[in-house]
Amino acid sequence: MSRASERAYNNIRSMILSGELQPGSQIREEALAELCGVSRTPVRDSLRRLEAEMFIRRNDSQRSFVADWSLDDLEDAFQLRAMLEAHAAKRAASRVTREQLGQLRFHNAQLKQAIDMPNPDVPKFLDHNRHFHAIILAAAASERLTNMLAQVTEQPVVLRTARHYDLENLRRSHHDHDELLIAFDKRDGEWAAAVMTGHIRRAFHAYAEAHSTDTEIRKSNLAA
Amino acid sequence: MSRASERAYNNIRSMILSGELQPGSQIREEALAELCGVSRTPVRDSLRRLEAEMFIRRNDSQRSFVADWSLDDLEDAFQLRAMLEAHAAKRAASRVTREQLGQLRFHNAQLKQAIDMPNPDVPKFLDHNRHFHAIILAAAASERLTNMLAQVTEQPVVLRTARHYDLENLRRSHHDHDELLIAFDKRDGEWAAAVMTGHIRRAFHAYAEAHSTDTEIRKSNLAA
DNA sequence: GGGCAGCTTATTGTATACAAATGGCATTCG
DNA sequence: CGAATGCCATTTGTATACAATAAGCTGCCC
Repeated sequence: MSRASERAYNNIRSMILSGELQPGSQIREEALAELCGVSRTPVRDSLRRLEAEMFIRRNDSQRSFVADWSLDDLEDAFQLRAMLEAHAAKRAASRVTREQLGQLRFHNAQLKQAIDMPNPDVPKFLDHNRHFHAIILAAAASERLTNMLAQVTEQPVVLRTARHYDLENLRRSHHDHDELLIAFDKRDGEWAAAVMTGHIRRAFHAYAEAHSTDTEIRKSNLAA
Repeated sequence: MSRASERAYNNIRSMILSGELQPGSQIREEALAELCGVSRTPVRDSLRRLEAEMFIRRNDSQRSFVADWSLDDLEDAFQLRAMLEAHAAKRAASRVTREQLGQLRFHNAQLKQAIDMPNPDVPKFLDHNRHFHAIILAAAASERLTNMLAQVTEQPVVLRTARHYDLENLRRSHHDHDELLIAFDKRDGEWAAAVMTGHIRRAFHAYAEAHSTDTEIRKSNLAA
């Protein structure tokens, strides 16, 4: 995507993720255009994309609003994500290359290192975690699957609540990865899928908890 | 979506589905704009949507081409579709209302009627079939799931090859639907999912066969 | 006082003009 | 003869002006 359009997309998206644009609030194309320093044209492109990704909803008369996620929506998204990631793991088990296995091991080691210290480096953990999952997706070798997963990852609660992961959770995540690696090594797609399912379900419950506190915060902000 | 934009989308989409726009051929925004009788703006919107739905691909320099599906692509799409439809069936089993069950029975009866006659009415069959699946999707009650399924149904071979369904296949489809109805009646999500998986897999093999002959035809056309 | 009609304003949709980028071709130089 | 380079044509990206539509408000009528 070209410069202006990409800038608009990234700007708007991160404003939603960060909560700068409040869930439920209306957004006008021209206002966003000014915020992003571009014209309405690329903004409209971005809004269409974000609508497809369900970050934005439109009412019957085409006005746009920042999506407001209920806990049910979140569970719905995670249910789909669990299914799709498990599918990816299964496919990856029979396709992953030695090189990819090496990369997976590398990122898993780094990610362990990030939390195995007095001062855990959560952003570093998340970064290597992201790479880990991306490699599995690449190994799964399905463009459609990749596109679909992109639609259900990175829910709006993500950025605000990354720090809500407790250490115990992160350690368990790393453990899951270890087990995935063994399953891949044995080319056992069923096992890989099962581990992945649990992995994502755990993530869901962490997010769900964060989402509740998040919603509480928003409510009290409104009250204030 | 508004008039011009919607017209452009439907026009372009059906031109792809019908093969009027040949797979692999480049498409230019202005040419489509003229064909649809609108300006480039709504055409661009449509192209973005169709790209997301993978009817259109873009090369590195943003030029658009009609997607050319390999058999592998088709199988990939059907694998995802089977998974998602099975998931929908599972969810539907525990949520379907009595009214929806009634509608499902109605469409299934109509669909049977369409092929239980000397001159089978395939379009009628397909129409009720579509309704049948739509109701299940509605019963599943997941907007995301609905969106995702829309992305993997109606592959470009569909319209050209609908007639390739043989009667035996259609009868088996109807039988699957019967079984789904029983599973729903018993609220057995696992059963419903299993039946649905088989149902879609069978469809895949029918399409795959059609796709091969389709590809052959295209090749001989090129040669001629 | 409540609700509806019509106007006014806000917001999105579409067309068009222009800018930027890409690809192809021809010419030239090694 | 082949490869590289610069120019021209084609195509897409962006901005802006204008059209269409929906929302909100005012004032009137009941």
